[in-house]
Amino acid sequence: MDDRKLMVLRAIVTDYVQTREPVGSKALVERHQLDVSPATIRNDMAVLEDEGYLIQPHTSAGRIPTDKGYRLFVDRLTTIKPLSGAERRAITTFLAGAADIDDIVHRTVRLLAQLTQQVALVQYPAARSTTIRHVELVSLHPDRVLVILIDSTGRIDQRTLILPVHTDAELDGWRDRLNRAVIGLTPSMAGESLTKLSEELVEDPARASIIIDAVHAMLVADPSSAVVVAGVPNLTRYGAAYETAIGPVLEALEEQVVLLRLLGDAVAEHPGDVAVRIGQENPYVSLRGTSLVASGYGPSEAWATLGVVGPTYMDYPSTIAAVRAVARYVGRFLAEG
Amino acid sequence: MDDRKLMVLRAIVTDYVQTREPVGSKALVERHQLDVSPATIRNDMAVLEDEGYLIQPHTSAGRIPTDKGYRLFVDRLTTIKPLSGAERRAITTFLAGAADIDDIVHRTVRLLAQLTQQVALVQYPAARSTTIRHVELVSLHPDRVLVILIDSTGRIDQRTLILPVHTDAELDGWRDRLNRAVIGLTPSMAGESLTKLSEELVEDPARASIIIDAVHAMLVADPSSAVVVAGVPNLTRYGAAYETAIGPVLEALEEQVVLLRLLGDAVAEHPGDVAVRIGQENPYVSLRGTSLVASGYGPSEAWATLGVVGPTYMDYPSTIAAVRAVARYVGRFLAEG
DNA sequence: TTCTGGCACTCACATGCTCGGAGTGCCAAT
DNA sequence: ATTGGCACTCCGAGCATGTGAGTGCCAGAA
Repeated sequence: MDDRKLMVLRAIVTDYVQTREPVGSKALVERHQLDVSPATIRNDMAVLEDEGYLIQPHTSAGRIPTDKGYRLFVDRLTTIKPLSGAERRAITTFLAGAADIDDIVHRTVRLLAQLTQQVALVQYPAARSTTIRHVELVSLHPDRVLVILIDSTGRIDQRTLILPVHTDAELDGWRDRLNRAVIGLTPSMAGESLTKLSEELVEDPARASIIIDAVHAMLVADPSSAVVVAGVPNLTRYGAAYETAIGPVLEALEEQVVLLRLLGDAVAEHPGDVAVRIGQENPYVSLRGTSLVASGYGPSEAWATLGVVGPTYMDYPSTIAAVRAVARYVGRFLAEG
Repeated sequence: MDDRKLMVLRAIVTDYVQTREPVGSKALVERHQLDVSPATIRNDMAVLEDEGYLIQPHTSAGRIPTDKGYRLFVDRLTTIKPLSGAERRAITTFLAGAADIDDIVHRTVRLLAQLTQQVALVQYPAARSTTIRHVELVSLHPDRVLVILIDSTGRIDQRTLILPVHTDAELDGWRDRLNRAVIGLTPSMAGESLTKLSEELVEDPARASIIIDAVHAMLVADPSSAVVVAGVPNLTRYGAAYETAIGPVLEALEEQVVLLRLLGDAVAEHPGDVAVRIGQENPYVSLRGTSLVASGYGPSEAWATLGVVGPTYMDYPSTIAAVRAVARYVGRFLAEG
């Protein structure tokens, strides 16, 4: 791959991202310091098109990068654009006053949306290797009991169960019994401990199993790893052409499961760095035409993913820089915690 | 207001909602059983236009309803369309397996979006007149403590506070003290009780006030009344014309505060029934062109609002019916629950 | 070999035009 | 009060035209 051809591709990508119009040979030499004639560029562009990095929307039009072109651009041509001072400051001040994990996640997602001017996604940190801190039972109704589980990272899980005609005294008894059985244990150990507990209790085993099963289910359940979204209005910043394709993206954004897999898969391939999925590389057809820039963040015991979704013709250098910076900063923030 | 003119207005609204094209006199008499000639209808339409219920996009085009026209339609002409059997069944099955309040709210908002094919909003039930059930302190970190408040409706509120070098024993002591002070009290009474407690404690008052102030703040804080949104992709169902105006709506949907006021104001004016805000009636300029159909729901001690946002040319009879049905059903579900 | 200038060629797109048709307003007659 | 008739308006589809940006290719220069 010729050195100048790479220059040309880079120039085309940056110009196209800015103008969103096919870029021609003449405009290219004018806007960039390429010390050759348009004709030479034309030859290069023809080659790049043959190799699949560019396409022409129609004969006698300028070139547009293909997904493959963007991929090369991202892999080899990008000099990561450092954040501006204002942006750095925004990151630190934005998170400064965060109170709890909820607050951190919500602030982060809004921050990321604002920095990148795109749709931001932040997954809740999934607490691994936690221990159970407390079990609480609250009588909501003669027949309903709320079970609350608190772990050592401050995560709270809750579930309602149906327990006909219970008394406060009965709940008090269960609360003590459950707490003695699970406090300080990891979820899986707590599960075993509960199994043992249910075997010991012989009186009214049916009733006992209602409660124990519920707590057990909560222990083994996948910690609810929700994804928070912000910056959806930014989708309309990309002009009419993209707006007509907005529907599928909005649909994907409402599907938590899709988002989780999206982030998870992408980050899994690039552990420790920012992952980029461009257009067709994306496993979900409805996200053809969009790119994902994602990264893991957080300390190892509360690790999660975050990222940004936008059209393939996004400004990759800036976006990657922003995602990286936010991931690092939030990670440090969580670690200090 | 002439009886037939009302018929004409109704016919124009229903036709326009279906076709989204200006409706003319001839098409109108053909599609509806109006036993008069097009000329007569023309006269009526001219009058209706004079009175501000209709407008013509241009001189020789059919009429479309104005906001005022929709208003009259909604106020006087609507025979609420009863839900189909399938829809009734959807409502009951959708909510059947709901576990906790979180689950109920999320299922409700998705249900509403699906039934109305529009953007649905559901506010979390704000527990009024509750009593405090439990206060829990969890040490997250040598310097950080998580405070958790549980009330009698099962609502959970949490906040992190900074408490340098604390021990488990110290937290245990505080937990007992706090619980003795607030359990069973309403938030305002609990607040007073805490004030008294802080006066009694003389040893290390600075440290005491860190904890007590935090709990106090949580008690008086407006119960975090979040709004959950679903069905955003439905905004694209309304054709290209509406899609260009989608931006402002998306922005409003990201602003929790705006949504809360929107729902709250609308419902406040029509307590106990479905409220409709049409286009310009809406206080937020960015929601010009959209209508809101909202209703309160839930038992009095856990009352909240829900609703639907869509273009002014929505199908009001069906939407109103759906909102009403869902509000009633979820209300009953919460009351039983 | 690589680059360049020149040249013929190709489309998309804007402009200007016509024309049909849907829809109106008005009026005289019922 | 309603109706049929009629002249009028104006949108939008369809077509022809011209312009310009951009291309591919080739022969000659470096």
